[in-house]
Amino acid sequence: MAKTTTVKGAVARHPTLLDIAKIAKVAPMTVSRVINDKGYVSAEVRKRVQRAIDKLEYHPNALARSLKSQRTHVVGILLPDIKNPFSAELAGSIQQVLLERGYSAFISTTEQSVQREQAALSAFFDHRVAGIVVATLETKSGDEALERFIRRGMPIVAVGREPGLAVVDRVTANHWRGAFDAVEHLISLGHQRIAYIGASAPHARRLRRFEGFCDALHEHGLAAREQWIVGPAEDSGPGYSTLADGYEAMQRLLTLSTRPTAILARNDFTAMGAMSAAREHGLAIPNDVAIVGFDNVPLAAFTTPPLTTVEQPTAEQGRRAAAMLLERIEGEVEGEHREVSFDCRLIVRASTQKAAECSE
Amino acid sequence: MAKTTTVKGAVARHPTLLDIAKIAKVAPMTVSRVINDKGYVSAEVRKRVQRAIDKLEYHPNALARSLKSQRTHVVGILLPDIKNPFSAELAGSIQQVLLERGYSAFISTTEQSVQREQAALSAFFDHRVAGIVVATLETKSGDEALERFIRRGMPIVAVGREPGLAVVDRVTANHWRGAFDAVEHLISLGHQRIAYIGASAPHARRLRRFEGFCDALHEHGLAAREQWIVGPAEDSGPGYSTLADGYEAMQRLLTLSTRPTAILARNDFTAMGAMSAAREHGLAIPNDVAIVGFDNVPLAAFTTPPLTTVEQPTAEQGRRAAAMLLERIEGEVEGEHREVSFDCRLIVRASTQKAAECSE
DNA sequence: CTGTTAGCGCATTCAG
DNA sequence: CTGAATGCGCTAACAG
Repeated sequence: MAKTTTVKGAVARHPTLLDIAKIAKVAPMTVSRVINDKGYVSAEVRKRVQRAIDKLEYHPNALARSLKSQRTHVVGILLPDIKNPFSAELAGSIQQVLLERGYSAFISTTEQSVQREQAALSAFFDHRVAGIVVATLETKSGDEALERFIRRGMPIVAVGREPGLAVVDRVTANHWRGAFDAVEHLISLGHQRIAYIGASAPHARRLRRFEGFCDALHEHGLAAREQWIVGPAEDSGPGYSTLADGYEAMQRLLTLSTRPTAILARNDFTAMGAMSAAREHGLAIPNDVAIVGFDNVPLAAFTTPPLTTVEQPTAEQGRRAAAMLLERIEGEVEGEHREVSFDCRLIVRASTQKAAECSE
Repeated sequence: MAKTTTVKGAVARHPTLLDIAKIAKVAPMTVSRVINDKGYVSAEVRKRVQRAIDKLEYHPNALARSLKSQRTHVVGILLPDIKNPFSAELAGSIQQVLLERGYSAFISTTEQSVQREQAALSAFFDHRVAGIVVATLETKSGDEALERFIRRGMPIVAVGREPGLAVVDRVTANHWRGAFDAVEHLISLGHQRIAYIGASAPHARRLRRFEGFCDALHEHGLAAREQWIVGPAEDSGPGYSTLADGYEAMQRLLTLSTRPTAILARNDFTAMGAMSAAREHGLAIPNDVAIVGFDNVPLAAFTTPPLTTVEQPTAEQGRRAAAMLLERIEGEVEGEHREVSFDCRLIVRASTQKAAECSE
């Protein structure tokens, strides 16, 4: 058990700069110069070093590098739920930009658990990520943690968040307007009894799209009946709403004596769940009940009938967020924190248009 | 610009063990003991140290720790495409297990690009991840990179991969059997002309589920017509097949003089795309054409008609893979590499059963 | 053009 | 029970 570094022959762990230096018979510093292509190194020596690097399949240790340089090339991405296709697309687009710029991503999801949120942020912190993209809903403890980061000067970009406490760059889409337009669309089709599904009132109030729903109704002299705002059970937390949630919500609506004639769903999956429930009850879409989704997931164009929905530019938000974060990290931008808001767009499909022929 | 560490008052960067030690008037080592709860520290001193830690919001630097200990608590996850719901669920389930055991995840996707694959694996390597879960399809360069890792003793678990070169633990589901059962189901319903959509022949051959399809046909004396195996354009790489792919594939099938009466789709999304195309052409499902998907994504139960599909236990595969990886990492298991195969299960829904009433 | 020195933040020796 | 020394792998700042 010699204490010396492994001699050739042994199945060494990771070779280090020093190993290379020895083989190439140069100083470690010179190897470093070759690797980083910094400073002058004679072609001769460079070649020798390169050969040693190739031979040992040497990869510089990013940990040591970061420890020395006091900066990492790792960005933390905090998402509510990776199974949510919105999150997935966001993550994908963020990563794409990061990768192009030589960064890697630490991805964590909170799954609606405060513990997980804390654990994730802690891990980001411990690993000294260069910056963070947060796309989760605000929570008290989460905001506190983020503020600690901010105090340490860590760049943060929030996606789809309210302008809360944290003084950070923000990227959003105008969900309020999107929902507003969707409701006006329904009203213009003659609907008066419009429901919102996907979030029960307490949680819904935190969603801009829900506000847009309420405001549009109000503007047209309609009321948002408590009965017609239905979401998952109160205690299930502020999660992404799913197919099953939409299905159940619709079922509940169908038991009411006064049923709504149109539905704005929190997202496309909720909408699809609702469509499924409606159909089971023998209702025709859009003739008996019109349904509007939110997000325009790829699938929305392929449902039966195709789903009217509010499109938000997900990938664009991700790309923009990543770009803004990198600007901060690399010090290209300083000072006042910026806000970027993208427009949503109503995409009208057959789930709301009263078709000429009696479909379904 | 004093060279000394920042005095109190300044908005310091990250405090270190030494900062804590100074404030608590102890040696750095003692602080380390408190943090790791290792060795004896008097309650008195412990309290003093803890106060300093809280005051400075000290978080140990994971980089320095790893450099010293020569091990990280980070696992690399390599996925084909995060937008693919199978990948997303896999990632989610893997992360869940990792988190419970105090590990974090470096997630990267290859997006069918060899460059991205290399970059991702390189990043894993550079950051000295403790282990890797790979769920991508085999590629030459990818396998080479993985072999380098293996030579360095890095634990790797492959999910859904062929028993290729790499000597690693493997977790799979029996796609062959799943597809086989699906085809037999169709045959038992009287179908003779069965198509496969979602991968063109060259790529399809790498998919076990495609083999199951062929073998089942063969076993029943049916032929796999070249015309009836249709996927995205040849040059689009071995990607996850999408809604649009399924839609186009179905359209192509519908132009044939002899149309298939049943379809096995590569996955549920391909199947949904196909359903959409069939419906546009005025075909009824399942009466004019029966469709079977693969994966049993949540949505499959909510399509019109609900989709018959082959379920694979995605989350279980992820959890198992994570558990196996951690066993290797923590040295609980050594030696021979293991294989775990989960069963797939055919879930029969209305997209194949000839319904009694004339639905649609 | 190349080598030497020193230290990033932490934890494993080994002494008190 | 606590402290001092040492080095993980790398690179900035200086020599030569």
